[in-house]
Amino acid sequence: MRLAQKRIAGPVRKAKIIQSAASLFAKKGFSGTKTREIAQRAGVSEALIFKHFPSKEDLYAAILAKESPVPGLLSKVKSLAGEQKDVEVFSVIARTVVGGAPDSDLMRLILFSALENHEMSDMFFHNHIRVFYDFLAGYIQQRIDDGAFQPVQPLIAARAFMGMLIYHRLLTVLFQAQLPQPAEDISQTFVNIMMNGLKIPSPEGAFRMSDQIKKPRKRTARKV
Amino acid sequence: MRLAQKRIAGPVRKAKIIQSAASLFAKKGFSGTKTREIAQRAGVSEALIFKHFPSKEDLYAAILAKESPVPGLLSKVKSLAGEQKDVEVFSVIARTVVGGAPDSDLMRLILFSALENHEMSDMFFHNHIRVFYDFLAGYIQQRIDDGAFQPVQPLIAARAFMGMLIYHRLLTVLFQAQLPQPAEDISQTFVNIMMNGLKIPSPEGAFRMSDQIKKPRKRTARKV
DNA sequence: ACATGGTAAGTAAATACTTACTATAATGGA
DNA sequence: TCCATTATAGTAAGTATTTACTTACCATGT
Repeated sequence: MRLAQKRIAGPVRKAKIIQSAASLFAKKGFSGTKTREIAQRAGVSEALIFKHFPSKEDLYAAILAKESPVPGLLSKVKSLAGEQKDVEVFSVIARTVVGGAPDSDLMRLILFSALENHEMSDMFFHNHIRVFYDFLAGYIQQRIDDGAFQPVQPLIAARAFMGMLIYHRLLTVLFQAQLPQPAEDISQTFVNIMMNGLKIPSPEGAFRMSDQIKKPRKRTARKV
Repeated sequence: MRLAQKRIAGPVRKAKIIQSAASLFAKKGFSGTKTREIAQRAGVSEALIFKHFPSKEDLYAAILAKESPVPGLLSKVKSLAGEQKDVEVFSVIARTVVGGAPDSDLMRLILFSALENHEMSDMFFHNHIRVFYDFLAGYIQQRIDDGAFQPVQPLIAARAFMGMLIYHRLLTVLFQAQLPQPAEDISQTFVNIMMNGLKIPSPEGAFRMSDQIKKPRKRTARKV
């Protein structure tokens, strides 16, 4: 029974196979995806897959190796960073992630490749997520030096912020745990907490919990 | 060649099979784990697995169904919550997660089961992580009502905090991305940021970014 | 003697990949 | 312009191995 509707140029067909395979690898992982399924999804015979790729493993590697450029976003964030617009810097990153980038399939591929211990998973993760992470740590360090941020470890702070965003995406992608609020409200709440924290400052103004946390000795009751 | 060294009581052998299977399912996922490997890890024949479990799928379900009680931790947190010790409430949760609970295998099982779309993955996730999440949201709401916390959406704030912690664990479990600081410092930095934010407050004291974020209209330069 | 724990050997189906062939489009000479 | 040849796209049928699971029997404890 005829599978491919019409003969297509080799590179076009290869791209279609890659697209079909990526979708299935994202959904089921490497081990859970069968080459018969990839062929069916691509609308070709199984044998044709092996005309284009030496093995299933090579097809998978080709997918992870694909560049997925940050679409001009890092340069925009860097521009805002140059102007020290703290809220905007964090907001642009928050809107991007909470708004759905990387997309669901890419999120799932990153996770599956890491869990399945694929040798390229570190590189894959770096290309898509850690690029913001590293930039943020540098920016936070600069703002601490400027006296605008309290003196925390920049890498920990960057991880805290990316953690809010990525965890939110994980809950929606893996557990369909959407929140009823619009994405804009959610991202702004994350930025607000990151900038200001939950606590309403006491009238002493600049009193900071970091001093209290660092010195866990007993304190006498304080009169206010 | 003899596999089992000695005949063992059925329930003990069953527990050994479960333990071996859990370890492999955490490492390789359901599809990536073969029943021959489980048998080898457990030191028995493949046939014996099917004396205890009707199918591989049933063995997997038995693993996900296992209760893993939060070891008295939630009650401790609730006690602190009763005394409105904000920093301690968040700190105990932070130390627990940053310090390594749930453990690596459990983290990986939660993720694999979600990615592989197992029907019990929601329940599994709830038993191990969402229990703190729901409690936190309630506590944050209460503290907002008390006037101690700024008025944010409690579920978003709870997700923000759990996100810091869980993301940190993900990076260490999946990418071996340990930070050089001790776990105690890391968890305290997370709590500090959650309570106080990054920004050093301006001299106006109670001026809050949440007002600024909500109204993104242009502002004239302000003299200070 | 019986109950229970355990396995070697096997089955049927699934799986990644190969082979030998067919179908179709492009090319170049007449 | 036509047609034979060549290049390339594509598949049916197959192979060797893997996989989850079964069967018929053996070994051991009560």
